[in-house]
Amino acid sequence: MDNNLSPEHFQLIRKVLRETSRKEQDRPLKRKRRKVHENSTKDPEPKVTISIDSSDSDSRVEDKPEVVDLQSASDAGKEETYEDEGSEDYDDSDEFEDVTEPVTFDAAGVLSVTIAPKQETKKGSGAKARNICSNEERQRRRYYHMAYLLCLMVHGAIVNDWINNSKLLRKLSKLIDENLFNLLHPEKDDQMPLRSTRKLLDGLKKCMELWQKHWKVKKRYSGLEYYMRSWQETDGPIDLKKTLTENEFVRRVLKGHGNCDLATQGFVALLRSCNVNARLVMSCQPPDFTNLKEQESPTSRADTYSNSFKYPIFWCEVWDKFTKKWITIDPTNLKTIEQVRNGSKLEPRGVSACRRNMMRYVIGLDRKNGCKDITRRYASWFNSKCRKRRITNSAPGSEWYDKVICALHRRKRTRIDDYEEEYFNQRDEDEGMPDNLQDLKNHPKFVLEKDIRINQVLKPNSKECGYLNVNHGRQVLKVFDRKDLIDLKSAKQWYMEGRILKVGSRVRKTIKKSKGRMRSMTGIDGEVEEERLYSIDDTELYHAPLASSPDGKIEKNAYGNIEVFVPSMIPANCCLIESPNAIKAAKFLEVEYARAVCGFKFERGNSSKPIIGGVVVAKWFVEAVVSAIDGIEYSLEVDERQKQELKALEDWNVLLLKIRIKSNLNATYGQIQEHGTATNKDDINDSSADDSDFEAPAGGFLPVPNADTEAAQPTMTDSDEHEKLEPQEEGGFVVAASESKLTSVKHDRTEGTCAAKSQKSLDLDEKSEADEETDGSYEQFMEELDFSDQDS
DNA sequence: CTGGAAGATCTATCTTTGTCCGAA
DNA sequence: CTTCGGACTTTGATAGATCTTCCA
Repeated sequence: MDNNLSPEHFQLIRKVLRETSRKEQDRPLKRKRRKVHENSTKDPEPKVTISIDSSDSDSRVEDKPEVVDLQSASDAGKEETYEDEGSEDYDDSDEFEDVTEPVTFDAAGVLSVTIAPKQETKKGSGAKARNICSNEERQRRRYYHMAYLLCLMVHGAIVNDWINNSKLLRKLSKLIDENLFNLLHPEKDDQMPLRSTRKLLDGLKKCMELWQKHWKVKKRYSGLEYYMRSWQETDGPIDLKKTLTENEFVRRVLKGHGNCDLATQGFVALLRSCNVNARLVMSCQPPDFTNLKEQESPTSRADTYSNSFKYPIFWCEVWDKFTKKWITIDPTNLKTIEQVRNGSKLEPRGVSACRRNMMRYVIGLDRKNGCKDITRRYASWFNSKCRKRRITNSAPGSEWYDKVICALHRRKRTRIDDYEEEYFNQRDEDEGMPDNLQDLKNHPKFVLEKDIRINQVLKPNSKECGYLNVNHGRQVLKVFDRKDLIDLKSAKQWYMEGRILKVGSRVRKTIKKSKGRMRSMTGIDGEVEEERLYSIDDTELYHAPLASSPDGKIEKNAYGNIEVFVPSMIPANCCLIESPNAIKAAKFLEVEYARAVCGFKFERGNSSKPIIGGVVVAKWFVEAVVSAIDGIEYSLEVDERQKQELKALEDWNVLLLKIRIKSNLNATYGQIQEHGTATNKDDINDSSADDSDFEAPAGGFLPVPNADTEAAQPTMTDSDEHEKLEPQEEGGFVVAASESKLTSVKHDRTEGTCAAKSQKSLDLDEKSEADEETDGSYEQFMEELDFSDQDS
C-alpha cells in the first residue's frame, strides 16, 4: 500500500517548498522599481497550493489554499512502482537540507504539501513600475512549474493505471458487439492497405458514437480543472473536498457520469476493453514559468468559458498497424478523428484559447504503462515556439524532465516506438524555417547571420539555407543551418579542456580582446590583444609526459604543480588520489608526487587561487599512498577520540577538584552550611601527602590511580557539590598553599569571616596531571576555580 | 493584432597560481 | 625560528537576454 514515487519527485517538491520558505526571509530586492501588489494587505497567511485531483471537484480557484495533493493508486491496492534512478538530482543535494515545511503522508496515501505564501513586495520609489517579478520569484516559479508538472504527470499515470482495471474492462467490453469488434480489428488487406485503415477508422467512429450515447456529461467543468492557471490564481487556496479513488472512477465510468475528461478516460478504457492499443493522451498545463509578469494585465482575465475550454486536455490515440501511425481521437470535446500530418485540430489556436491551454507537454500513456512525450505530434511549431515554453529550455531542466519521463515509463522499447520516433524526426524536418526574427532567436536548427557568436564561425563554403524578409520586405537576412557553425576556442581554453593544438593547425578567427583587468586598472588600459581561435579539429588530446620509471618523477609546472583539469590530463602511468590528506601521505612516504590543480577559485578582487584536488603519483606508489592515507585518517580519528576523552576527563577533574576543595575546606574550617558539620578531618590530612609534585601555589589535583575512586565518582553531579562528601582516602588533592596562608585563612575563619577571604586565597589556577591509566601523557589544563556557589 | 526597432535593464560569463599576520 | 591557516575584500567589462514602448 505504499506510494512508491521516485525520491526525486519528493526532492523536487521539497525544493519548491524550500525555495518558497527562503522567500520569507527579508532580502534586498535586486530590482528597484516594482509594482505594488494590490492584495498585499489581505490575509496575512494565505496558503498556496497546487491541486491535482482526479475527481471533478467543484473547487473554485479564488481564495483557496495551495496544496499539492496526489491521490495515489494505493487505495485500490495497486502498487505504484516508479523506477528510481538512484542518481543524484540535478541540483546539489544540500539544497534539500533543513526543510521545515510540512510534507505529510496520511494513511490513505495522500500526499499533502502546504506551501507558504510568497512574499509580497513593496513598491519602489520609482514613479514608473515595471511589471516584472524579481529574480527570486522567477526561480520560485520555475520550481513551482516543475512540481506542478510532476504532479500532473504522476496523476496521468495513475489514471492510466485505473483505466486498465480488469473489472472495468470486462464490463465495458460488453458494450462492443461483434461487428464493431471486427471493424476495430480489420484483416490486413494486401492489395489496398488503406482499406484496412479505413475500416479501423469506421470502427473508431462507431465507438465514438456509442460512447457519446453511453456518456451523460453532467457538466463540463466546474472550475479550471486541468487548464492552466495564472500565477495570481496559484496564490489563492484551492479547496480539495473530493478525491477520486479507483473504485469511484470505475463506478462513474460504467455509469457514464462525469465531465469531459472522465468521458475521454472512459473512452480509452472502452477501446482497451476490446484489445485496441489505445493511449491516453494528456496535455499538461502547469503555470507558465516564462510569464514573468508580476501582475496579469486586467484584459487577460476577460476570457470566455467557451474559448478557454475549447480544446481538450485529455484525448485518445489508437495505433494503426497498417499505416504505422497513431490515430488521434477526441471523443467528447471536439469529437474528431484525425491522422496528424503537419498540424492538429487539437492544438489550441488564438490568444484566448492559449491563455488557458498552452500546449507544451503532451504525454501519451499506453496500456503497458509506457509514458512518452508526444508534444511533437501536436505542436506544429515545436522547435520555434513550443520549445521555449518548456522547462527543457535549460540543460538542468531538460535533464530533470528526461528523468521524470523515464521514471514514469515502465515498459520496454517496442517497434512502435521506433516508428513514432521516425515520424517525429520527419516532423522536425518538415517544420521549416520560422518567418520572423523572434522565432529564429535560439532556434535549434537555424541561425541568422547576425546571431553568429563572436567565438563561432561558419564552415567554409557553407551556404545560407534561407532568407528572412524583415522591415516589410525592405531587408533580407540570410539564414544559415546551425549545423554549419563551428565553435572556436583559444589555445588556452582548449588546454583547460585537456586539448592542445595540433602541429600545423590554422587560425580560424582572430578576435580583439582587451588585456587583463589588473593592467588596465593600473593605467595602461585601452590596450587590446589579439586572441587566436581554433576549432576542435585543430586540436588533439593532451598527453602529459609519463612519470620516470623507477623513481616516479612527475613533470611539474612553474608552480610545482601538475594541471589536471580533466581526467585525460593525468599522465598515463600515474594516478590521481583525491584526498585532503594525500599530500601529507605522499610526503611521509617520501615518494615522488605532484599536487594536482583541478581548477581555480575566483574570488576577492582579482586574485584567483588554484584548487588542489589531491596528488598525482606514479601507479606503483598508489597502493602505498592509499594505505598511508588510511593510516593518517585512522590516526586523525584516534586523535579526535582522544581529544574527546581528554575533554571528558578534564570535566571530571574540575568537578572532583571542586568537591575536594570544598570538603577540604569543610574539614579544615568546619561546615559552613547550616545542615551539617565538617567530618573526616583525618582524611584531609592524609591527602596532603603528595604535594611535592605540584608547583601551583594554591592547590592542585592529583588523579587517583586507585580504581575504586573512579567507580565512586561518576555518579556525582553538580548538584552533589553542596552535599557533604566523603573525601577519598588516596585522593590526590593537595592544598599547595604555604602554611602561612593556610594558617591565615584559618585565623580568619576562627574570627568568623570565612567565606570571602578564604576564597581569595584559593582563587588560583589549579594544575593537575592526567592519570596514566586513562590515556597517555598529556598535560592537564589550568582552570580557574570559582567558588561563588559555595557561598550559599 | 502582430512583429520589428530601439532602448533600458538585468544576468551570466569570463577571468585562470595572493598577501599579511598571528598562532602554534 | 618556521609553518600553517585565517582574514582580507567585495572586480568589472561585456555579451546576451528580455523587457517596454512605439510604430507600421
